[in-house]
Amino acid sequence: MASRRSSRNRKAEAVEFPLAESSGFLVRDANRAFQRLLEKRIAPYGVARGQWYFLRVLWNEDGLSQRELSARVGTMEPTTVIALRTMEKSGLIRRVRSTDDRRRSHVWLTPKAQRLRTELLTLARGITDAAEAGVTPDELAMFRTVIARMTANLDRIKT
Amino acid sequence: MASRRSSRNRKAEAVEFPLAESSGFLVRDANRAFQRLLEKRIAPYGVARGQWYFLRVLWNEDGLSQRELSARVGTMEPTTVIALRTMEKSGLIRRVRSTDDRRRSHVWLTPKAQRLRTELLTLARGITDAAEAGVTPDELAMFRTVIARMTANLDRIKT
DNA sequence: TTCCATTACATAGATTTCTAAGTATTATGT
DNA sequence: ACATAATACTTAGAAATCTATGTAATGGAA
Repeated sequence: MASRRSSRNRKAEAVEFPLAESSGFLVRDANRAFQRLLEKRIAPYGVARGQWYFLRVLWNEDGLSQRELSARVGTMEPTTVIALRTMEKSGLIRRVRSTDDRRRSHVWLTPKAQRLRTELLTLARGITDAAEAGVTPDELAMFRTVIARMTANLDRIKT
Repeated sequence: MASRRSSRNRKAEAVEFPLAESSGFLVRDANRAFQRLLEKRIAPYGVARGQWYFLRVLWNEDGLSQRELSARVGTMEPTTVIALRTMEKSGLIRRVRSTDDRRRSHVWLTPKAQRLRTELLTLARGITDAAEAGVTPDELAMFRTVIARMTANLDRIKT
């Protein structure tokens, strides 16, 4: 069987792109694995998945405006609004209008949320450690570099 | 200032876990970058993000049952039901009850969906190539190994 | 054969996320 | 000073995803 192909019959060639070679698919799978475990582990503390990343940021930088929070967490602003509304209802944060600029709302953790910090960060570290089992420090460093580069590459593309 | 700490005051120690060191956060960022670009690019073809992964699997293995599809794609069955309903409405698939076992529905691509295969796989490859720009083949191979290992590590954990 | 467990899919309701468009406040240019 | 633009947040509506539960068909054991 000749495997020679002319440009004439290119349309007949089967394009292949196995899922195992797709970085996007691999990243999606990993993301879901992380999220599913995280969700299970934080639920007993009354913290939902959508609230997690906001807590994560606020534990380091309390009192950010909603826009700053959106940027740090990487979500669109309406998503932030919805998450914060839930978090305010469940007593994790307060929103305080700025007196300087009354358009701005600053978000502050309640004592309840502050008390969760140590335990939940330790929990998060535990999940990460479990994920990284059997990965050498060198491999891990390279992994971080590569995935950050991919994100940056994609973020640069507008259309 | 002595930085010595006894076990007595461990609670006072500030637990830290910078986002840049969290594989989960890095994976989440990358996933969103992939999804956002993919969504933009496939929308002109009338294909939504939620439908993409089902097409991706069916282009390789047509006629799977819904349960098999869920397993391949990695979504829960209700998610599959919703995606397939939309896909059937927009003429991408047909669902055919098995005569052998009337509980089962097999999913078949329409000619319309089959015609999209080459163009959309090429498009997907383009996104992946863009993401992987500046990453060497060795780094890429290691990246795939590491992220697959993380997913497997996490999937093994039940609680 | 008949009952009960299993299997395959569907429904219900909640959550998280997006885009598009709206409202209130502040800054800027003439 | 006033009109216009920019900024900060909100609302509305759609889509994708999950858990929990329901329904119909099949299979197996007494």
